[in-house]
Amino acid sequence: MEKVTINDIARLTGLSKGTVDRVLHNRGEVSRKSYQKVMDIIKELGYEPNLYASLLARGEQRTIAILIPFHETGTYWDIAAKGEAKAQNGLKPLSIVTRQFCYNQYSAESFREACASVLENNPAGVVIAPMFQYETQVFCQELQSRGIPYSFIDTKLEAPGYLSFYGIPAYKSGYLCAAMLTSGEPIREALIVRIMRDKERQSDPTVMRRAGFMDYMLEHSPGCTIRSLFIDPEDPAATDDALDAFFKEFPGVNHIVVFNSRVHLIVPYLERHPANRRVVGFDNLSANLAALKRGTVTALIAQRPEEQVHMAIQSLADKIIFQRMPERTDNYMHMDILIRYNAEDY
Amino acid sequence: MEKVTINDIARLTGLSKGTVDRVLHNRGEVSRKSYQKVMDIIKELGYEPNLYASLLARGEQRTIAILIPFHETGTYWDIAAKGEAKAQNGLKPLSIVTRQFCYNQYSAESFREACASVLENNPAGVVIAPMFQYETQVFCQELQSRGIPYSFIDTKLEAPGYLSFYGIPAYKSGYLCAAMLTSGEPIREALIVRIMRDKERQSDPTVMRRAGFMDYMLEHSPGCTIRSLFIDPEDPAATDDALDAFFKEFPGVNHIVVFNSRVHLIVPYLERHPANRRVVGFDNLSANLAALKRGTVTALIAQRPEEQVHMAIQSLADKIIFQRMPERTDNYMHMDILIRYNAEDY
DNA sequence: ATATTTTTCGTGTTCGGGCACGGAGGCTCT
DNA sequence: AGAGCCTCCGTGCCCGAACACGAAAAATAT
Repeated sequence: MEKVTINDIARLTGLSKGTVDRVLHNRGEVSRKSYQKVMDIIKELGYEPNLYASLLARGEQRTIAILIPFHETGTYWDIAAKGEAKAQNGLKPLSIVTRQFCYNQYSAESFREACASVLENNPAGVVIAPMFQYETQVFCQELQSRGIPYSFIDTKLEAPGYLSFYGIPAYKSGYLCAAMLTSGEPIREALIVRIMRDKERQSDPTVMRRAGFMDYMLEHSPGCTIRSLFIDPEDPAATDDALDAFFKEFPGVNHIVVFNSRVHLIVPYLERHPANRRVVGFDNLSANLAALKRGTVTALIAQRPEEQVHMAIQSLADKIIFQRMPERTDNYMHMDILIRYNAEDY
Repeated sequence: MEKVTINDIARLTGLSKGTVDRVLHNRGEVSRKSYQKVMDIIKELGYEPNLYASLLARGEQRTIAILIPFHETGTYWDIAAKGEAKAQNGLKPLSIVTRQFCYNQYSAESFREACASVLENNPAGVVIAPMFQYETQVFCQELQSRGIPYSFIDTKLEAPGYLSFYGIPAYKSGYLCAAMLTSGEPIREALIVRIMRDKERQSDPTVMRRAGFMDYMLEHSPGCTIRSLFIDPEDPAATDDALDAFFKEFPGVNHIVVFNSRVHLIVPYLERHPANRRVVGFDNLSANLAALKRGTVTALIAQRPEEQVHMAIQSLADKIIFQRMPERTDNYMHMDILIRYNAEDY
């Protein structure tokens, strides 16, 4: 039960702790014979270095970079950023620090700059919320070659050797969304409102959600006519016009779904034109929660972005501290269903 | 940006690090004047002790005791116990160890023994899932007087100076449960199945849930007749008989609710007598989840017992490491709604 | 004023490992 | 053989805090 130290090993091998240390860190300058002797004893005694002593002696603090889109308060990525604070707490005593690097989610150029900035800071690990497939892969190559571990949140990308992924399964979330919208009964018409700036570059999760949604409807509500409407999030006036035009043409539609976090943008219109609707959206932005509590929004499918960030950071920290072997894990997280009666303590 | 160490403080105060150390640990033998001088400088420089150095020098490991009911695999407390493992991970590098002490949830005597056993081990903190009001209070008195911090999970008790509480709001969970059972529409009849060994000693959360349930029904479904049925969890044969008798007498009842985690015990009967029912229960036991996926159970209200344990442990660990001032917090956690489409990744 | 106690403080060692430095021994080359 | 060079290894200090021990300073007693 006694802890075995580097000195014990030195004594037992008849070498000095300097030599043992060189062996432990593969720092060379050790004869084949001594190397073997040390390795044997280490294995025999099951030596494990004392983390505290090691970190104390080393002394520097490592930083984990968080690469996410710019975010104003109350938006999705703002919530995600709160996970950083949570993680900070537990990490500070381990001299691990986190730092955000934000990019414009509509500009690949800005993403590239953020990546460069991350590299300059020589981080010990990186958490990435990827929006640009190609650029992200290039970046990951670089991280890989520098031996910097990294994890994805939100969206998973094919990249060589990421450490972990935390997010919800996009396809299934669309499926679930449909189940909540219809509450099990077949419906006749539904409207998908797509609130996004760039029709061409829809985010991966949004597309997958729609696919899941469609499949549920095909299976459980086959006769349903599904329409869709594009809305520019930057232009509130146009929003009203678009909705107005739509409901003039199709007054019978009272099932509405939005596949990203921006359902709150159509809430003012809906409240100005009350009706008995079912409205389902995503994510627990405070604006969405408020609409949920007022009853304008029927249900929200929420992920826990703070948790995702927190866990991703944690997994990197583990890797950094313990230098455990890389062990890729995909952690699909739970999809929360929020209705007005369980939204309060969220 | 430089790290300030105990030596810096010693130098700046003109005292020695020994004295500074005495101040830091309130170990006395320091003159009023020196004490002040040190405290001032500490505040001014924002000194934070180096955890590594501290732990290295100290060397021993502290243990946090977890006091929960005995649990077979797949039961509620078994899930809770998994939170311990999660917490362990982050705590190991801090030389904090956790250890379970289990008691028979139907025997106050067994609880008392478990408490004694906890005390013998002289823990640095205790997480308590309280089932016996009086005995728990006695125990907490003792912990208090020994200066051992403790936290509650699941059920909150009035006790002097607990550090934190993690659980879901029981009343609201009953309210939510009713909303899920009725899916918003008024209903005519409902059945509460009470699966418990001892009618006299119903657990606090169960009673509160029923109250919340009743209030929802009064408000949203006032004409509803609510019946109830007692079932002994230890006697499967009697379960069938009881349900048989009930449905013979009241064949029209197709809304069923169970306020504890044991809805799975009536699932076999329900599946042998299929009907178009809505069934709502609590907690994500694997048996419950399976019934949910098969469609026998409509919805589950789940808490996250692992998280509760995890967080409670974490809060104690923070207290132990940083010796922060006691700061009581009640953390009501989110109530998860599970239906068949979001149960998979749970 | 001297002796004795108490209060207050400084010194020095320890924890386990990282790492710089330099020394001993063997090798090759003139 | 002496100079110059690797290869391999040991010594010793450092990281920042905990704590034992004993000494100086202050307070009290004789």
